[in-house]
Amino acid sequence: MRSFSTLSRRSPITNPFKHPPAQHLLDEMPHRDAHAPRLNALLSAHVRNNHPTSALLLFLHMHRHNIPLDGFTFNPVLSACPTLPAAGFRLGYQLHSLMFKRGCLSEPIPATSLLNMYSKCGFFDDAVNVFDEMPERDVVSWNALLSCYIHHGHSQLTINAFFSMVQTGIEFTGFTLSTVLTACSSSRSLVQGLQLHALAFIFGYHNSLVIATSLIDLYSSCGMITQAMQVFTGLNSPKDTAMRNALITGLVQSQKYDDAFALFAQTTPNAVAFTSVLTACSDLLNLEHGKQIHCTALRRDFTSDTILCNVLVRIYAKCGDIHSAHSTFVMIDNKDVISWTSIIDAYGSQGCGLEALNLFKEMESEGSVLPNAVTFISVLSACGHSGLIDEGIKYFNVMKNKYGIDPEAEHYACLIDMLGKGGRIEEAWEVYGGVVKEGKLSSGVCVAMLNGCKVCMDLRRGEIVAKHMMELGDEDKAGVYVLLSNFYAGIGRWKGAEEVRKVMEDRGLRKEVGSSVIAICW
DNA sequence: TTAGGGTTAG
Repeated sequence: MRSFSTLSRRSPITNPFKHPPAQHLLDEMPHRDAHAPRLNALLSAHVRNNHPTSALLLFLHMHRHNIPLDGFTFNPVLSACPTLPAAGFRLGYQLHSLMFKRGCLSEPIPATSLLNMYSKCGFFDDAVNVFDEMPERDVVSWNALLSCYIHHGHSQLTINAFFSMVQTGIEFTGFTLSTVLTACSSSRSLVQGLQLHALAFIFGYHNSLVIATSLIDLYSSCGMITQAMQVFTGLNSPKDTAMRNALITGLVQSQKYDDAFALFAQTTPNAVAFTSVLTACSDLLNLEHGKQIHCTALRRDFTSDTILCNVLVRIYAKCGDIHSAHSTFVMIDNKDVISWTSIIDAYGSQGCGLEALNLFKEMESEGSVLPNAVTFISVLSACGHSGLIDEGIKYFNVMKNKYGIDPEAEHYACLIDMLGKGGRIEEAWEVYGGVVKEGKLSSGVCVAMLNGCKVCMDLRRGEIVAKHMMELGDEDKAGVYVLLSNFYAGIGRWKGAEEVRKVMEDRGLRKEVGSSVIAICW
């Protein structure tokens, strides 16, 4: 492990005290040991004013000069850690080690700061270990644990931990309720969400803007937009931006687009509101409306917002304007994995597989963003659309071996689809067999394999796949029968196709009628 | 001095 002195020497940080008043204060301090509280206050000021590097260097200076370090010293430095990309995980571990030596871990406040640092830096297990080893926990420690769970996508753990917290006898706060409501919303846990709504009412938190916003999000996520609107209208106090945005998003999710646009028009929208209504344009494939909002976003100077631009890339791509999608993508200053995935998918779905692969290579060489499982679905799908089978197999292996991503059903479906469509039925069947063995079979995998069997006129295998599809118990039973019927028809087994249709009719199954949307602009 | 709500990709 590197020492602090080594860290400071090698660090790319070159200007330790770029804020003259801070340096001046330090220079003017003749007896620094006696002034540790003032230095701690200075540390906090650096963090509050968004100068984490200065905070770290002041901390290193204090450590080097044997100035007493306590909870008040560690808290601001720990909160600065997640914003210090150059520091890396070693800094967090070194701080943890120092806190242990100074006996700070027995106090709930610095221990909670440590938990939070690990959580925000992506070290879930370390964060939970800190909580487990805390000799004393207050309500904020519990709230930090709940936030850690939700931050790492463990909604059910959040809900369970809340009930453990209550059983322990800790009195929850509004912070607790809003965090657990977010977990209920993410996991669509309506029953527990309703219980929390009742608790919020009993304990008088229902008029809190934050709680009401969480409730709007909960009801919207559970498809109960009327209840979400009731929470919104039922609040007596003035609504804030986040709350209005929560309802705009809920209305978009519920496909109440006109209501969403109307509420948007009544507000002074920020980038989040713009993103929500752009999502509506994307759903509606309404390019003209999307362009108008893009222009307004430009005038309001919101186009440095990565999330907003990601939606714009999607709209242009979905509406077939690949050039605008690309020019929007190029203008994104801080491209994230969704920006890259969206533009790869844009080219791939237009049949421009080579361009999609070139973008993937560019993403790799640029190096600031790592591809994830979704990126590889876009890459594999791009290969499939363009018949780049060997490239597809290569990237399937790159995903596993280079990036350590375990293939999910969707990846297998892409692989089987491209092999089947390309007439490589034996290889597709081998992959399919592996998926069955692993217990990862999904309707998507079956559909891909069935289509491959259709292309290769392979009745025997097709019927095995059809049996698997039935056993999966897919909710869209009618869809399964239609696919099976089409399979028989596709290989010229008209009698089989007819029999399947007859079974459908006897069982009263009807395939939901497809629909299309067009936007008419006056 | 520690903790909470609204936005994007398959």
